[in-house]
Amino acid sequence: MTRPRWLNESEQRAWRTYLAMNAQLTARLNRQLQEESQLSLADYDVLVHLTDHDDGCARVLKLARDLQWEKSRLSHHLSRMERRGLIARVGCPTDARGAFVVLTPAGRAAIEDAAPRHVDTVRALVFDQLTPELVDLMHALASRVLTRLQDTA
Amino acid sequence: MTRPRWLNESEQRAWRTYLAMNAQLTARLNRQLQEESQLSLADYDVLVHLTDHDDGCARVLKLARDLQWEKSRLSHHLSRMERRGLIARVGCPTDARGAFVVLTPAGRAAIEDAAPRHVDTVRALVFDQLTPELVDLMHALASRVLTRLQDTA
DNA sequence: TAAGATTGACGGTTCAATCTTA
DNA sequence: TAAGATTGAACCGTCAATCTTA
Repeated sequence: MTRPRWLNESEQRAWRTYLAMNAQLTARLNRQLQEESQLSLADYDVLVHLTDHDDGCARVLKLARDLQWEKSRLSHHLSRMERRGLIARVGCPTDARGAFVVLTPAGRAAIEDAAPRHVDTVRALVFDQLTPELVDLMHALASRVLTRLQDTA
Repeated sequence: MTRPRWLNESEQRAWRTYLAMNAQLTARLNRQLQEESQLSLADYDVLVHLTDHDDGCARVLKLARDLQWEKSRLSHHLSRMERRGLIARVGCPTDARGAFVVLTPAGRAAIEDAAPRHVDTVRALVFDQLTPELVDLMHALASRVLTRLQDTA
């Protein structure tokens, strides 16, 4: 057998800290959004992607690709958001198999209310702690790993 | 109303890249563990924490604190792992309210098989992409955010 | 009454199967 | 047959309620 190549001390330290930070940050952002705006991070992402299309309207499959979500996950999620009045589904006129997702007025109001609060939280927890140099390094780091993930997909 | 302070361009770039990297990395690590070792990341974490106690035995509440998990999450998860034969629960002799969680031989075998493969994947996806300087910066970054999270808990 | 732990209900996520139209 | 999308079953995570013993 080949001996596993374990992480060295710096690597272990970095990895453990990253995992802890990540778990806590995600939990906190979720909690804040839920309490202040009654949205989950998933809801938030869907709404943001819909406002990117300035008619607030997108094909389900395109939305799934943009979000990098499985289409069934998106479909289930849209059903719940539809039930809550945040989005609506309308048939596609040119291709009867397809469906459009549209932001409702309530959905638009929800994201417009939530976004500034959410940004404030991200700033307070993350960017206020970092120098401009560290911000660029954060990008460089994430970028390298992301490239590797995509190259080995 | 006060105008929201949006993120500047570098910050947005860093944040979006981090979010994408995080989502894809987590998904990939989960998939790899599941395929190669039939374990989820959550299973893996529980098993690792149990092997830390060298008798492979821990109180449920202590385990929950170490993992930073809600106790009900852990309880549910332990039930599922018990059903699969990875752990067992035994009563605590000195405090009849408490329960110990013990690693079964199968659980020990599972983590010993999974760990080297998992480390290899982490190394290939993350640390092989980073210089020693970037590894230290990763720690510094995560550390600052983590401190902030804990200070504002 | 509080501590240690489990339970049940409910929303979230994945996988495979399905339905409809191209 | 394949593309666009939904569905149902099974597992995961959270919250509030519960059970048992200290």
